[in-house]
Amino acid sequence: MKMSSGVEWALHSCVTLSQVREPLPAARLAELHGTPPAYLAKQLQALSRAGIVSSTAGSVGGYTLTRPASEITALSVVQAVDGDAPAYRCTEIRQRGPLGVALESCARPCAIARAMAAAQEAWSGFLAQITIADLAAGIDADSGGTAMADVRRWLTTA
Amino acid sequence: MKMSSGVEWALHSCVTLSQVREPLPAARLAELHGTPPAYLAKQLQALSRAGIVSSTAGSVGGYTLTRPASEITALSVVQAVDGDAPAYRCTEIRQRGPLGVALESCARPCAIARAMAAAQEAWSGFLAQITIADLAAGIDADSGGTAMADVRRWLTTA
DNA sequence: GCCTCATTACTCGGATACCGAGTGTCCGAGTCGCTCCGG
DNA sequence: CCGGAGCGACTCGGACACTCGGTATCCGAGTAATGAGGC
Repeated sequence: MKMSSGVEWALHSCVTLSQVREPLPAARLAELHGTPPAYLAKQLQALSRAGIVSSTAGSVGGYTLTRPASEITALSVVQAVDGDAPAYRCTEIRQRGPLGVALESCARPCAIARAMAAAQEAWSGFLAQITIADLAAGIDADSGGTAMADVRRWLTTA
Repeated sequence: MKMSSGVEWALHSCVTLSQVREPLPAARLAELHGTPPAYLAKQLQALSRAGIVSSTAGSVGGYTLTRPASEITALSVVQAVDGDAPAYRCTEIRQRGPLGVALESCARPCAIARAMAAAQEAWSGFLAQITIADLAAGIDADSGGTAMADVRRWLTTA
């Protein structure tokens, strides 16, 4: 089970975007995070399609959060980049083989699929309670309260 | 985020193995589940390496559970087949770019990695409380109490 | 002085190569059961 | 009749191709700021 590496960049980018009000170009975000600009842009496009960020074209365009950071959950960002399909996909092997049960007898998912779905629910439920604002606060606290201020300064000056 | 499709076969195979005491060849399990025999064998080898099943060579050989089904968690099966690496891999992008923090300042994982790790913990903790015996009981209950008996009958006669 | 418009530079967005992991398969090494032979 | 050795068939295990999604990149379409020109 492997998550797309773009998820990490998307989360960090959302945290960064939460620190400024003006639009930020993808190239600027890539420079700050030291990531390939073109590929980071791909992730930002996914966030745009999901309605998490809005894009502005033109001279001083870029990406902006559509909502306050406290209203954007980590789950929505992960699902926007990595897809919302569950990790475990039941292929209904209970219907195959010599003892396969008939389709009409499969009113609800089999017990294994139910268990895996419940585990996924525990995972997504946890991420749904974490917001971008929480993550930003956590990063700031780790740095002693200087990280977010440094980011704001760098974004506005450089 | 996508899990290996072999996980489903491995879980079903463990449930099936829990119904008999004698060794079951991979080919028999593949026939019962309608899966490619060679590929299912690959998953069973992974279970063998993890110590979940024991393999017996020779004429009436096959695979057997090493422990009672009630002592085998779904998590261990999933990790045996799919690997125990966490889905989210922090590449420490906080150390990169113009505002990268020094390595010695990174005593503990960054807030984002901590959140993702905690979510994974919720997921694995859930699966750790589910055993193969629970799954077998669930499948049996769905069928009205006939499924496991049918499996035992088919395995011993055919 | 102010409005309008063409220019220009900058942005996003989708379409396009490349690569590694997962998927699927095969054949060889090893082992157990069976049979035959000798005592 | 019993024990042991040889044989055969069956099993697992790792090594070998193939495909698809993820990774990385580029260039074209579109847009907003900007400056010049005219009223």
